Amino acid sequence: NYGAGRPIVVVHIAEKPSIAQAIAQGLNGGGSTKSVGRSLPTHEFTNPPFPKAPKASKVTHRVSSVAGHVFDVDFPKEYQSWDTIDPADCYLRRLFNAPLVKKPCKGSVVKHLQDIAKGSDFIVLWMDCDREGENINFEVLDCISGLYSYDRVYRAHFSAINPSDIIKAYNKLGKPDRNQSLSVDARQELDLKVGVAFSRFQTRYFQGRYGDLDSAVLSFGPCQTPTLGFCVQRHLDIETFKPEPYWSLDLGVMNAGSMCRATWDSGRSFNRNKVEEMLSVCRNASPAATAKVTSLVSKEKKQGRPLPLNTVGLLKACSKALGIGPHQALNIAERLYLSGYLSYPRTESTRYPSSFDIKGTLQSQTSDLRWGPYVSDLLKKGANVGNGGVDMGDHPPIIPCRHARAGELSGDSARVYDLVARHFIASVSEDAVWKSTTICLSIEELGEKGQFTIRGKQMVSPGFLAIVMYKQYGDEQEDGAEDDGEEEKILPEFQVGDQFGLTFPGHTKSGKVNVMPGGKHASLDIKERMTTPPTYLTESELISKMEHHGIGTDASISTHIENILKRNYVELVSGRKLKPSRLGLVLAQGYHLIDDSLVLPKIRSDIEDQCVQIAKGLADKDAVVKRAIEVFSSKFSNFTENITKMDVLFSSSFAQLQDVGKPFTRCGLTRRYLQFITGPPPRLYNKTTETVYPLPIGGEIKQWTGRNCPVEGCNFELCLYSVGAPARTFPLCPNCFNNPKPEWGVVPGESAVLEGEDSEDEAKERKIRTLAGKNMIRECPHPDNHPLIAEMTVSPDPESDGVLILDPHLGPKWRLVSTREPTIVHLPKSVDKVTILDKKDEVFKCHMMAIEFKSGESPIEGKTKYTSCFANDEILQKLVRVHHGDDKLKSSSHGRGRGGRGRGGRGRGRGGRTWR
DNA sequence: GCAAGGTC
Repeated sequence: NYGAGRPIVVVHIAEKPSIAQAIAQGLNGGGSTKSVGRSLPTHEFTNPPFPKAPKASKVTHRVSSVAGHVFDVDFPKEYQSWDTIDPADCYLRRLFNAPLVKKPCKGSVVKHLQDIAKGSDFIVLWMDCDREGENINFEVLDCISGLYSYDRVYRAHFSAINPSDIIKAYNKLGKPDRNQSLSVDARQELDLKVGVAFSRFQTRYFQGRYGDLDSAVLSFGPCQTPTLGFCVQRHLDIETFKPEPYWSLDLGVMNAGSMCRATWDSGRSFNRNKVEEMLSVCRNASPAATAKVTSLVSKEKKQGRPLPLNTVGLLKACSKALGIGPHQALNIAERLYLSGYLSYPRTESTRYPSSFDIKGTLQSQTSDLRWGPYVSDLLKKGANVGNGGVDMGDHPPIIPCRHARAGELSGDSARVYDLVARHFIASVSEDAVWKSTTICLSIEELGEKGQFTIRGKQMVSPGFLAIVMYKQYGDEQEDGAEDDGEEEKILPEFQVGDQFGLTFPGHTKSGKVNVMPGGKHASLDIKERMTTPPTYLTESELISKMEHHGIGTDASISTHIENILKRNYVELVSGRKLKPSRLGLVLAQGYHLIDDSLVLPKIRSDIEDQCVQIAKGLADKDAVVKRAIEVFSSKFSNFTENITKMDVLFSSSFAQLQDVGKPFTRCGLTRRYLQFITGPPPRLYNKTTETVYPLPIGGEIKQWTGRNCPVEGCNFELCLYSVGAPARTFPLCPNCFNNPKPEWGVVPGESAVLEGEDSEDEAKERKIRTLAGKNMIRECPHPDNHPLIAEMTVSPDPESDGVLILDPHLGPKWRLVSTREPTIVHLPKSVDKVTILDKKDEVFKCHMMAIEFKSGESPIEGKTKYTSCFANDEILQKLVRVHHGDDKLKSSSHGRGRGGRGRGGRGRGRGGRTWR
């Protein structure tokens, strides 16, 4: 009865824009919808109410979406340090009991949701029907809580996005499922805590010991590590493989002038004597031995058309048939989807839904020069849908949505489109039909060991094989068995009872050829071969293994493979095979020595099993997480306590830190030279104190002999750091870069209690203690205490009594420098360009600058540009000098030169700056 | 700089 007398407004939120569009069309009966300008596409329309809302005169629908998850989970600030990995310190162990914070993945989505939900009566959530989707439902509700009571929130369950299914789902709304959502929270927490604790520990531990690890981070994760494990296991299978000789009987049958190879039904024997004995039995037989045809079977066999393509199928086919890796393949498919050529590329389904319009989809391909005629012909005969495959209810299989003419797409995009289009056509084509012939021969003298077979096949009707160009069908043959292939093999005429006189090695020369009537004869010989080791895993095999063990999802499998490549754990070798590197081997072997379970796929399936229990409502989330955390936390302790076992492996594969570096710059404490380790990651090492000083990643570090850090009590010799293009150079103190991390006072809400601290007061005290040691504590001068300027690292500026700052990460492009007081402005990473304006701020009477952000990365809603000002012209001077070089100073109309040290316009009499 | 999972 709600809304009687006035239109009611229903807001629909989907998981992604494409679904929102489909929902709008479905609900509006195909009528046009108005797209409203918002950060994510929003469709609006008003139509008569559905039967379930009889008293409302009209219903206005507003359909929009998020783009995947709205929030990311992470540790709070005080748990972000990489500096303390000493197990005795317990810093990393505390991670397991740390609180987690959720922060928006993309800032604008939260506001978008609030905007769109404002003033509406009901909300309907249309996320994908899986656990992640259910979790996103609650993320959306978190954004708009306060606007709705729970009884006005509904969840649509749909298994296809065609209009009829959408109407059906809308007329049968349910409620969001809290348990499924909680199961995702649990997974997120476990993945994060386990991954981060292990990654930080092993990264720091081994980088503090070895100089040539060749990876900036030694990451660990419940998906990537088992993925590496598969590659390493195969390597071990290869290494431990002992080739063995084996023997088999080889029968070559000469019939009607053509030679047919018959395979020995017994396969092979590892006993040479036995096989030789068989041969001599035949050789010495009297009357002479023959091979006799005992049966001849000829029948038509179908080779089934391929199943519709899901993500995993696409990735495997791209790797095998096109030589395009999974990561790139998914990227290309994603782009083709966004430009409308392909349907949604992340799906598990291998069966077209019953509502799927095969004819229409085929129709759109009839004009194609390459396969148009075939498709027209197929339409006349009628398309075929298979009975196989599974409709997982997520998204339909991947199909071409829009025809791309030959030449319309280029490069790998064209090749991927071609593959998908042909595969789709093949999947609704007729099966291929072969006439297969099996001829059994027998050599009586050998009894049951005397059976041989000749196989032939001849194509009767090519069916789908006329349209697929690639040998992409049939799964991997893991034992290296020969592929049956798609080639024809036509046999001469045989009859049951045909006899072939046997000849043996040497017989031909001695004239003892035993030819039967019709010239029928056969040669019997022994073949010696060696067993061959398996090969490295191909991408395609690895994907199959991951899928089989539940490692990753359709959308993430490619990322995990990319991860282990990126970290230099494996390398891609010819044939798209993945070969473990020294680093990958040592890591995986090390896990095996300390705790097998860290590298086995079970680590993932255990987490998964726990989550399923939560999702089904059979287990309490908090209890499950608590228990799992205890398990992993103790595994972590065990790992850190036994790390020397792994270290033994590292020490035989990698060079000790002191052996790789070159003397570079002097330590302020010992006056000895620090060794420069090129890395990655680059760092300095003091052999005497065994201290590692990490350097910024990216850019270039140079010597700057003879200049010491002016910070009191530091005295480290400075280096020069160049970064960016065109390169800008900064002085860098290796010590200050790593030690002081000035902060803008205590950020509100940041007094989380660590393990072992009884109260918030204690936590606050710790915080203050920590801050007191830093050399630059002051409040952020901006009234909003802008959070973007919170984190930075300083280095003294040797040319003034001020400092300059350097981000410990790749670094923001732009940093401002104080000349006198420790006033620092740190611009966010997303800054693209800074322009000094000839305009003064009204309040602070200082120059303003325009800051432009990289597209979509502005922290200010909807803006790419905004201005900031300085209370002190000196700061501006320094900015110009550092970033543009001194020559630019002259062109700066408001420049006062280096000597100008007058106070700026601020009442407080200190340098400062603000955000506008 | 660290996980895995969504996705524009």
